[in-house]
Amino acid sequence: MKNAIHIASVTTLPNRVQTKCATCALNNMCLPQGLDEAGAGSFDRIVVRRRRLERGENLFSTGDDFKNLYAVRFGHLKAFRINPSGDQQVVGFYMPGEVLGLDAIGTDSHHSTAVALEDSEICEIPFARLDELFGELPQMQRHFHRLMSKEIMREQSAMMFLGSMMAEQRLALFLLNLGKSYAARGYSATSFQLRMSREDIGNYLGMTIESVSRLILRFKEKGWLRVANREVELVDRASIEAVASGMANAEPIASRPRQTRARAHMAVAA
Amino acid sequence: MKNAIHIASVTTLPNRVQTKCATCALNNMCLPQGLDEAGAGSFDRIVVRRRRLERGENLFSTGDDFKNLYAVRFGHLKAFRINPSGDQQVVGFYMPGEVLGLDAIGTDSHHSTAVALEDSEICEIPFARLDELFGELPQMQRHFHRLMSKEIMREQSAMMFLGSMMAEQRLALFLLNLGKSYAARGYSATSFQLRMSREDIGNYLGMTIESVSRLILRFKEKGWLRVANREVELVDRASIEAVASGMANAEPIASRPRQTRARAHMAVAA
DNA sequence: CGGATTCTTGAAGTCGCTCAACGAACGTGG
DNA sequence: CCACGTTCGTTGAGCGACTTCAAGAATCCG
Repeated sequence: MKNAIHIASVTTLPNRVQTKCATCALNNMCLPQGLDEAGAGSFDRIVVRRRRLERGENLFSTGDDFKNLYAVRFGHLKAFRINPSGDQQVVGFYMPGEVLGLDAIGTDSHHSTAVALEDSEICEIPFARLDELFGELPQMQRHFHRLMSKEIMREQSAMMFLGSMMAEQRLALFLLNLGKSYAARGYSATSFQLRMSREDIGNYLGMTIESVSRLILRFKEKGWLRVANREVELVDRASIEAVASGMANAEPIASRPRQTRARAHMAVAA
Repeated sequence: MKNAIHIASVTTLPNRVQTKCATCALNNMCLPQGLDEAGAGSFDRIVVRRRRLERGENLFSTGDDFKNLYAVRFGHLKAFRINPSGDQQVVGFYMPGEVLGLDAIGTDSHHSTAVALEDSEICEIPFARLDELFGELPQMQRHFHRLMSKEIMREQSAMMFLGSMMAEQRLALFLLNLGKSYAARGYSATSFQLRMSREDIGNYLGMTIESVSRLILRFKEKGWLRVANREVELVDRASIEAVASGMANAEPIASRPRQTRARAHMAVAA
């Protein structure tokens, strides 16, 4: 039994569209990417409102009717599903400029729950209206397809590390990917704050919170990173990358430091 | 080191468009789903050719330029990625009526490799043309969005079992899902042939081939299914479903039959 | 029929989990 | 500001679920 599902009413602020997409710092990675001025105007008109979420508040829940897509304006969210045993499985973290809800288009209802990891603000995009807009703005449509496609790729990558990588590799990859995402947003790729709990990280990576803790400790002891609570600094990216790519033989979590086994069991393909 | 990547030139038959989508048995689950006659005609014109693949032949490979989507006409394919260590990770199996290549739209190049599990035939759909068609056929566009969305859901489900389910549950779920897919195509949900090797199953499910073998043996011993090579019959679906949903406490693979532990560690959420 | 691949079965080993206890950070209110 | 409970994170010991390693048995296929 992991976290109980946090159910909270959504705080809806007055529809203060005080900022337009055209002037949003994220417009080059968000949905209206690549639109001309007229297009951006059309798009602005359908984004009816921006919503503020408190930490722990749900943006949407499993079973909700699908009406909107949501773009993160600031803050961080996670999406999770409940597996048949009732356990939670985190299926993704979302940061500013990213779009949530794409998985609900297929069935007109949400199959995952999205919750704010910190106080956040999101832009609500009525999908029916967006759909109409595609006819007018083929470039936006194309971008939308790319967006969905990338979401598929992202999930495939997750399958990859869940299915065929050691815990150490998974964590290394996770940290590097986080860094890349921040870099793409103009922040440091090596120094950032984890917005999610160890529990969420572990859940996402298919391991326990204890394993996360121990792995972080080991990375720290090796001098690869510095950590203070949720503040992380990747000091030795090369080594972390080596582990992530399996170049360095990954070590198990409960390493008995005395005997250095020559591990060869997951041989590298030709 | 898993399977080496099978590189083979693609056998291109003369463009015999001997069958139109309108008369295809799969048209209600494939891309042109829900099109009227005129729409189906337009669509038919852009599906330039049908291609035959021999077992083991690649439809596309990692790194290939993205030009087409592919719909399975008959046969079965698998898609896999190579993880940073060089190992293969199967990210999906595809049966008639399903569409491959959606993950390549985002970057204009394929990040996975698709290979035929048996002699198969696929319909090649030039994406640029399809894109143009969306303007004319908004219903098709909508269906396409649903298709991509479902692919995201499918991957999320995979993450779920890879990340938070026991081996026994994963296999049970896999078999049930296969059955459902066949049922949706008018075949038996309980009696079918596995088109993929144990190795592929294990890889997809994040376990070894030996574990797959042992689990199948156990299901057989419990009388839940009958197996002869790749021929499977789900005899006791209720029990398999109970295991898949975690209702029955899943048993470990190397079960010591003498001591029946009362497992309570993965408690069911409220 | 051979030879190669695929699958099964057994025994031993290990990666990461469970269980448990402690410590640190964070709010909240006094 | 400091007690206070609560959530979150760390650390240790033991063990369990699955893997690895190693043969052997079927099955496929030319």
